[in-house]
Amino acid sequence: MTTNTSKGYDPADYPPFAVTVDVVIFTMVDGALSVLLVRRGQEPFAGMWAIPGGFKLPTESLDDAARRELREETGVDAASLLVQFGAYGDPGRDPRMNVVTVAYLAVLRDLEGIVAGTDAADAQLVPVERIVRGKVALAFDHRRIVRDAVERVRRDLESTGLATAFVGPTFTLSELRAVYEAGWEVELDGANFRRAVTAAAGWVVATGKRAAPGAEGGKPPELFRAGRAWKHGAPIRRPRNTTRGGR
Amino acid sequence: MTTNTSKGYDPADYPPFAVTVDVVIFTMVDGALSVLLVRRGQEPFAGMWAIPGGFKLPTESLDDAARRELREETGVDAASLLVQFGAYGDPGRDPRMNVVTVAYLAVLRDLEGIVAGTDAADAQLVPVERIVRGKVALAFDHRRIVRDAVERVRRDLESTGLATAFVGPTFTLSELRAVYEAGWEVELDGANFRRAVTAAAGWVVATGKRAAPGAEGGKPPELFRAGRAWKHGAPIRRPRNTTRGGR
DNA sequence: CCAAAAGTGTTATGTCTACACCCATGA
DNA sequence: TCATGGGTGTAGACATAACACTTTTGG
Repeated sequence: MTTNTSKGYDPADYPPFAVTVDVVIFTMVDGALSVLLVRRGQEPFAGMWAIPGGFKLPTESLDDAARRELREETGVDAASLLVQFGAYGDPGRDPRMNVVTVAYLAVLRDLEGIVAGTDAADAQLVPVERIVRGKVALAFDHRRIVRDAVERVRRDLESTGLATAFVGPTFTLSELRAVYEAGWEVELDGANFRRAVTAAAGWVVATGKRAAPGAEGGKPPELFRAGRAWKHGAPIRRPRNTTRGGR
Repeated sequence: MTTNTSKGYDPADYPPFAVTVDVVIFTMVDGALSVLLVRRGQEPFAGMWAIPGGFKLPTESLDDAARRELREETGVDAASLLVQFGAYGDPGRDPRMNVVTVAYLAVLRDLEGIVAGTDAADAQLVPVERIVRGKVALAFDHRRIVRDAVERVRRDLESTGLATAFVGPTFTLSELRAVYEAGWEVELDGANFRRAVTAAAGWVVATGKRAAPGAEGGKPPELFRAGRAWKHGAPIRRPRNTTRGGR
């Protein structure tokens, strides 16, 4: 067994890397789980679509760097939304130099407005399904990173309160249910969903108000807000034995 | 919204980092979840205990680097055992230079023999509880890394077949149950455990053989081996409402 | 009035838990 | 034979899923 950790400290002893932070920003667009892509302005992969990212500075932590990227790209400053889910450092992933990137995901709402205020050629929201199936070519190994991020979102829907980040500060249970249905590609019974979510103490809190019904009528739904128990367990379990794409 | 990713490519544009890979190696010692520590031979933190790690080479992937570290420290060459669980890059985490480390965990058995063949001053197996509680001082931010690794192991016990990596190629259900009990700090009913584990198709396979009873008698227990369904779900669920340290 | 969506009630089915009880061994 | 751990059976508590039914709206 080697007993020292072979960390030499002459700068000539270790190979230098650039360290970047990439952020996969999720939002829901027309009931589809979608990701923010930006067009690259520089080589390599200039003109291609990519997830936002940038170099980590020596004076900031990885979390800070991710937060800075998120703020620069969307104007949203919220460290609590960021989840680190992987590091990527395959040789050649950047054709010009050694780059290790640390990947984060964030879930935002109302992104459509922010993107609409930009030149459509520079930023877009794309359904994850199009990225996963390769309909949109991404720079670097970003397709793989997005795939891993989607997997992480699916799992976090089941084990944390991530779903409430997709909806507004107040929301109907139908809206919340739609998040799970889109993320997991299943259909959930509205009655059972309501019971499961409201039974979990501290998950959602009724505001006493009601939203307006949709254009086709219906009973005005109750409005809820997220409770304090934001990441302390699962509000509902992911169904198994489900055929992808609904039943 | 910023629309380019600001990845300049003049080498002067980006700050250089060293990238290392650290591996938290778990094993079970006398029913206690334990971690392999090695004594550092070099500055900084020379003489202190640390988890094994080393520099990533530009020609290898992060996974390969972790695999190499594991092999160098233990002689075990098994990529499938390695799980990447975090990246750490706080400024000043290495007092001499900018280092970002990518952390892996691995679960091994029979480590006691390997450690015993080493100078006891150079390597030891320490119960995680002693590290988490700060009874053993570790170099760098390795205490935090170990804490995160323990959390990950606890969750992976519930969602993957990680537990079988702690036991031998064949094992009794009592041995397997002890892994969960140590990892989760709970007591599990033997009868219900057997049903849950054997009911999950493909999880464990009876070999038809039996182990010898312990020194105090008892029925000779059946020997099982791990099934093919190694990471496709949970064999048993972690109990809630449990007082830490038994009931 | 009808369609649509929200929300409540009910029941069958499945899973989990606790614990009684039998089995095979060492001392 | 007794103590010890392995292994099976089983009844009640609890959770889940399916779906009938009521409520409240827009057209």
